[in-house]
Amino acid sequence: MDSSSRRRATRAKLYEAAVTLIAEQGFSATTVDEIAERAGVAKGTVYYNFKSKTELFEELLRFGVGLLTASLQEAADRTAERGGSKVEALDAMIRAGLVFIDRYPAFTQLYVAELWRTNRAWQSTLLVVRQQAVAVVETVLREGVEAGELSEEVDIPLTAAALVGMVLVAALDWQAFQRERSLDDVHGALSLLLHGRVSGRRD
Amino acid sequence: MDSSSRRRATRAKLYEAAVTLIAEQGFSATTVDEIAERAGVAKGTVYYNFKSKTELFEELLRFGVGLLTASLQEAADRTAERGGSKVEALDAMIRAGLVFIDRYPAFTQLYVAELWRTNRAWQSTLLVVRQQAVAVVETVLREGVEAGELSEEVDIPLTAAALVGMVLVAALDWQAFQRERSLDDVHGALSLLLHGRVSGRRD
DNA sequence: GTTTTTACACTGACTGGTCAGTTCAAAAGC
DNA sequence: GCTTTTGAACTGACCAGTCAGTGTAAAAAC
Repeated sequence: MDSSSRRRATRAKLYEAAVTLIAEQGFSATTVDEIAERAGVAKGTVYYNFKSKTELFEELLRFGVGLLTASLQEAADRTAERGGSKVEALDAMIRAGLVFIDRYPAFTQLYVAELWRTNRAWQSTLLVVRQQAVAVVETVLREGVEAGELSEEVDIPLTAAALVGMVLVAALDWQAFQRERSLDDVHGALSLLLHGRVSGRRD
Repeated sequence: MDSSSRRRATRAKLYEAAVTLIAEQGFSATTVDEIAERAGVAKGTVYYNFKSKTELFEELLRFGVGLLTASLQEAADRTAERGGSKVEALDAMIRAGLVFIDRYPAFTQLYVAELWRTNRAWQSTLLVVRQQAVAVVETVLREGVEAGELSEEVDIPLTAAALVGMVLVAALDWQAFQRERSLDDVHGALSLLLHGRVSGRRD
């Protein structure tokens, strides 16, 4: 019990150190010595806890996307419980995405930087992990179409990808180049797009 | 005359080789030997033509974003000439973006992977280059709002970022995970979002 | 019109440094 | 007393950048 929680704490410190460094510099440019130093542990400890640098990274990916998926799912569920519409659920998920990125910007950076690479060791891990996240959005879209709340023209897989991308990129851009804006500003801009109130003059 | 065109050809071969390899593996994981080998030149030639690996990469970035910006601008201009609306111009730019990504998927991968990193040598190059591309979109949005064609609620910098992100991510996702779809499918899905015909039931 | 020079593009073996991963005896934690 | 961590030394592969030298085409010299 106790020794395992000690391990968990060490691993958490290593995740924390690795995520920041890899987000800034990329996987290959980040050395194991750096990770160990920032985590405040000995290099040997890294290899006692993980088979390799690559394995550490893969587990970090799984860990992070787990958090994101849970947070998106929770936003959707809370909306459903309240009896909210599917568009409201999507809106709530956009906000949950923004909150996540605001809290873990480094993880998001790293995820985006690696996702579309081909021929890398952790490619298959990423595929699984991406599918998990996108599936949550696709489900809500599908329910919306079935309920007649969304247009039947909606192409579910492509729209899900576009929505996720919109949030990801808008949020990263906000963090990197438009720091002065508030989360509400960003949410507002995305909400307007989602509700189709950018073009035309209605309501 | 002759020798300078020889140089240009060599540099083009190096860009071509570098863009693919760096898109697949990332900057640090790609070796200069690999780039030289794939370009079919000796390693020394790389250093004859570029000061360093980093400089080769920065010039590649400038070169690629130049192409993209020109292509977006041209789409906007052609729509204006035809007397099309600003929303039509945005739609045409979405398509131009998709065509670009379809033709140069590796460049897009690499751009997205590097854009939001901090503390890298080419950070300032990226900033300039990003600003060029986003500015084209912002201009059209601004004109649309001024013409009363777009809602005044539209937050121009954030919406521009969101639109660019939407196209970038949807296109990369298409290339990486939904290869069977056509460019028209992707354009259709994004167009629906732009025109706000996802939610609600109108026209 | 043949030889020599010049300028430029390119070559590839080599160097000096870096880094993932190993090893292990000793200490710390529980 | 078992598990976990430490720390420092070590290995061997790998890699950015260098440099003395080669190829060549066109200009200069004769």
